[in-house]
Amino acid sequence: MTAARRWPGDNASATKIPNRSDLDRSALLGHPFVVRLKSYVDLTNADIDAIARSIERTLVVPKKNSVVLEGYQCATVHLVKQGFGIRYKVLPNGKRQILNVVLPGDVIGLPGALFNRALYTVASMTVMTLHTMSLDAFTQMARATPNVLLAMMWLAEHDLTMIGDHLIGIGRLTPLERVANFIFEMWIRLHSVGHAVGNSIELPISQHVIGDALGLSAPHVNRMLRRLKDLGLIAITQGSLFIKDAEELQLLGRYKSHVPARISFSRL
Amino acid sequence: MTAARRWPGDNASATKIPNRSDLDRSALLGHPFVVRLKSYVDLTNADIDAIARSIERTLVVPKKNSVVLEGYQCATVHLVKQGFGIRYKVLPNGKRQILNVVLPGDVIGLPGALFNRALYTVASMTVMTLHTMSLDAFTQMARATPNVLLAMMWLAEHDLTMIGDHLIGIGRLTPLERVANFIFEMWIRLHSVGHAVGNSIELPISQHVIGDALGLSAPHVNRMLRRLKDLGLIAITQGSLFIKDAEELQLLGRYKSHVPARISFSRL
DNA sequence: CGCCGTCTTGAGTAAGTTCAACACTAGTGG
DNA sequence: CCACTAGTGTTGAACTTACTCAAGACGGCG
Repeated sequence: MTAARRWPGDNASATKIPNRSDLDRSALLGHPFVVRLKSYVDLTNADIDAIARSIERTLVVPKKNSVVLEGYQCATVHLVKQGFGIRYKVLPNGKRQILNVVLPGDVIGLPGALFNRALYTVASMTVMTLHTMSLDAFTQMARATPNVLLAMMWLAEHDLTMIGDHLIGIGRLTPLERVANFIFEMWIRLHSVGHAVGNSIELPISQHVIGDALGLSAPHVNRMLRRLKDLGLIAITQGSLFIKDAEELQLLGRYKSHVPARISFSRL
Repeated sequence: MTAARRWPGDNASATKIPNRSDLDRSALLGHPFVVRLKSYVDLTNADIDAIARSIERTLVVPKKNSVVLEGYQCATVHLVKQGFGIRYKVLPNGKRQILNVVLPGDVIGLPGALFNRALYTVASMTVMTLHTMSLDAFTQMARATPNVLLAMMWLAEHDLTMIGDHLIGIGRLTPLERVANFIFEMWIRLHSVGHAVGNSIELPISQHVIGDALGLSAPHVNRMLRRLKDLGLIAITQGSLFIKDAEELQLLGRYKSHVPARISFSRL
């Protein structure tokens, strides 16, 4: 971890490409964000329309660019349509900790919108397609459609559990277990939004980044990956990762999936 | 960390003392939970009445008892009125990771209510006074008073940032910094709900517990505490902790407070 | 072709764990 | 009232582990 190094995303000269958005309900139906919300609560067509109306524009962020910068004003909420990102923070001593990997269906900028400046930096790892919504539009939608607000709160709680599990991993798992856990989680999450085929996933993420996510040094991540390969659990070819023994990998990584409970106002 | 050890809170034979609750608005005004929500959004009297109506009973939990058990059904939301608790998880290898310390004003059981079983165990460290609300009552209140729902989402995001900071600490801070950070955070949080006098706080928490929170061994926590004492930053006498040099402690612990932004529907 | 980012490997070192033993305190039951 | 127990705080020594630093290989891209 070299302190002088410039992190990916530090080049704030991101050229963002704003478009007038012209989304209708049908365009949103396959959106990973809507898919995810629908897995939490039952959304009506009116709810989805409300989301569509609140979206102001579509943003395409080049790879290795920052989406939101820690400490800067942030009154925009971004819904991730495509691409990989990371949410991280750089400490005074130059070390970086990645809080979580941002995948399609995630929301960027919500905590930053509620506090009045962003708490963490979010940077793209690949090209990302985002749909943006101003904080005002978000709040307005929240008032009009409590269903969506409830789903958003659900989503916040889900994020909480993911960060909680991440915390547990860093605090009390061995490096080998952490790496196994990380790979398995990526696999599950990519599957849940339809971005994984079978046992194979694409991980456009350097070992250095994995290290910063898991609190390990890059060389050590390398050694642990090699160990997983030697154990016959995974195979790596050309940037894509193949899971050879999912069951054993899950066991080793102590991965436990959380079963969502569907709640809705209509139940009352 | 001995695997065979029984954690505080494992004695599930908690004798809980149910009372018919009879709370009105005035009784809630000084409640740390309401104080906290009001720091996020403007609550009307009607909002507070709605909270009061939703509370079903008052629960007094003896010290070192479990409030919710991981894996068990959990359709109740608890608002902490008094006392200390911890939210943790025990791993298959017998190690324990504490996610956060539960203080007055916190909510217990929300993620557990949204997933259909509790994800983590919450145990009391001291005697705790809780106000309980069924999940149904909570959802009903949420629909009727979007103001409160918005505040609850705010609270969820706030928890998210606290766990995020905890994650950063464990991942990338040195043990000494972690302990300094922990003490400072406790001080700030206790102050914010009026449970700290000046630079002195009561920490009814063993070093073993601190270790499980910070991912350290108990002996090492001890060494780090001694180091902080030797540095003249803190003093410990009889279970209460005195902060001698807050500024230096904050700096060492890399503690950064988050300034809340007040948002409300009425702004629209 | 040369460059840069990433992957890979090795050796030395600093760091924190583990294990074990003892002091001290408070609570408990005889 | 006292002995006993359990939990906690404290310290030391040996050991393991992962980091740091450094150097080289590989591969894509200008």
